[in-house]
Amino acid sequence: MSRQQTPSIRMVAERAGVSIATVSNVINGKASVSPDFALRVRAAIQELGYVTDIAASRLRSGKAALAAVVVPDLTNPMFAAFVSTLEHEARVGGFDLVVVSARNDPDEEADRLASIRAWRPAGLIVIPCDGALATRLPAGLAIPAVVADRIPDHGGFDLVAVDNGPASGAVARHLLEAGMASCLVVGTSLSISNVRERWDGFAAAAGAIDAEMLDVGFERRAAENRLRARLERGRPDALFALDHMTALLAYELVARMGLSIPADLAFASFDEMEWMRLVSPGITAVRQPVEDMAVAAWALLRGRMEGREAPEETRRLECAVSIRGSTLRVPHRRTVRAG
Amino acid sequence: MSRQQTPSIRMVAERAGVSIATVSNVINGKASVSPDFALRVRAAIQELGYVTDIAASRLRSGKAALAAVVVPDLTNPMFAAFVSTLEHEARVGGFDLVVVSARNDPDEEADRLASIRAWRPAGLIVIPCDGALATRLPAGLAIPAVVADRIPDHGGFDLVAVDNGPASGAVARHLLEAGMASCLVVGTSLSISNVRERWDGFAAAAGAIDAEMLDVGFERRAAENRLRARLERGRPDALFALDHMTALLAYELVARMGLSIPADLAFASFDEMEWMRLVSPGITAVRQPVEDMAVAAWALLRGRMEGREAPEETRRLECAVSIRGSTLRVPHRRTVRAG
DNA sequence: TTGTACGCGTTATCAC
DNA sequence: GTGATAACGCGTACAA
Repeated sequence: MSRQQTPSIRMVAERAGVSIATVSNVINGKASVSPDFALRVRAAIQELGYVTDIAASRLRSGKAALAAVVVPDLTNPMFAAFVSTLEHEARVGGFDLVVVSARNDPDEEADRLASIRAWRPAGLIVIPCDGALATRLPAGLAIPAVVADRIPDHGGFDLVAVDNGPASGAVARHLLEAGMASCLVVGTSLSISNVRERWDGFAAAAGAIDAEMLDVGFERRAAENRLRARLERGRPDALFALDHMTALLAYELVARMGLSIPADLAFASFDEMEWMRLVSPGITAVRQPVEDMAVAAWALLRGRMEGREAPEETRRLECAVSIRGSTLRVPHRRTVRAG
Repeated sequence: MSRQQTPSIRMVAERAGVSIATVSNVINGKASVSPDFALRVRAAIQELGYVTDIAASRLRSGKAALAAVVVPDLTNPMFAAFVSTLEHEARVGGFDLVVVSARNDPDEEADRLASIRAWRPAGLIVIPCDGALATRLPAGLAIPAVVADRIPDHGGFDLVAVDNGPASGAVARHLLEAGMASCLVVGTSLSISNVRERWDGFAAAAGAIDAEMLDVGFERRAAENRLRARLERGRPDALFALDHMTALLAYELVARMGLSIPADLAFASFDEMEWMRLVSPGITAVRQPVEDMAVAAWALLRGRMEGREAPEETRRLECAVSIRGSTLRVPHRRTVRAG
């Protein structure tokens, strides 16, 4: 194990027998360099395995080619997909991406947002933990920021989110068609913009359905108790879970209570997960265009980083509803567009 | 939106009426600074929202509180959990973590490994795409590296992985006890160390079970066709999927072929996913200690970064098998330790 | 094509 | 003991 140090531009210059300025020119294709010199420089770079130090480069040039993304939780498949796509988009555009997870903790989010600034990224994409993002964003943030998925209480950002209301409305109409007379809608908290929009959209389209909202909070055990108590008090025709946690929780609880889907209770979820097409019957769920959301977020950020000065923009992406056996009396499959 | 620039240490110094050296000393707690000056500096930092530029800091001090992690695919829940834990460990230790996904593409992995060097991290943690990692690692990598989960063909790294063989053996013994006479073992490719070890461990403990290995490759459609062809040729008592992709694939295929679990075919998976306890019957699966793996990987890397010179170390973590209805004639639950 | 000042923060050296 | 001055790490950019 040779304890060699990482090569610097000086070592490359020395080895190629040229000045460091020439090496820099070859790397960045700036000034015209004679083919002979260019070849020698490239050879030296190869032999030494030289890679430009991004930090030093940025320090002098002032240009960053770096963006950062903060998500509430990397272990949530939706956010993971978001980050994965975003990373790809960024790299295609020649950018590096710093990925950070807040682990569902607003305090940790605040900490991360602060420490990210130490990297001097050129732009920032955030999926906030909750609506109070503005409280946690460093005061005089001098870089462009795009907020995705969840709408913060206070504006001033470009936004990308899915079309929560109409998608929820489509679910309501489907349940209506399927002959459901009552539906219990379950979400963690109406303080989350997504949950609020989804409930509003559902209620607006519910028509003859007797719709009831139950927010169970973020603490798993308490949430389960609340939901169980509600279901023991009287069973609705259908249950509609508005987010990741409540969907998992409700599905498990329903099974443990010995209720059969859809015979005893129809079941739908806003957050579509992989297993929902694997279980039997499959679970009706809203399919969110996560990849599109990442692409749109990157496009918006990129525009800002290139100096676009237009007023803040909000982009809403259309969802589709995957209808499966969990909400059908006679099991069969089809798909409808939302909105 | 004021287009203010990010504050530098100079602005802080000016505002506090001291030299930049004093500001630096206050921040890093180096030389003794009078309480009065320290207070003024801290106030200025607050007011300006100053955050030290990590890059510039590292450039001068030569010390980088930065590590990087490369995983094959962030959308795989196991890798996402690995990264999430790792990030937490790193931050607790005062380190930043650069997270990078290779999106299951060895070329992309090579690209990422190269570009990561531009950040001059102090350490590297890799879950490689395949065994040929060494081919893709920059030649004279001057920083400590830890490889996790998958064992590369060529050594020279600290390693952390789960105890694949014994865990697979435990599954074999369980199937034996459950009265299975034959088992089809399905994996993507024996070129992956995990798959190899798991198959070997299974075969070694299979005893009276007629065990057969089928590697179906990484291309989804072709894999499905191969597995279907094999199952149509004759049905084993049990099917054991050795990795994430084949578990999903096999479970779906079995359902589409109209086979019922466990009546027609018992089903087990090495990769335990969330939905495996949600479906009915639950799926018997090996539970891998992902979080422990991340913690161990960080501990090893940290040691190296602090200068530990001991020979390369391999750490194997014990798994547990969650036994569920998918492998039982009479459904009931229990858990056994592997190894 | 090259010399060199420069960007930022650290640290060794120096003055009070 | 306290604080300032200035050299320095790396790569870039402009003048020479």
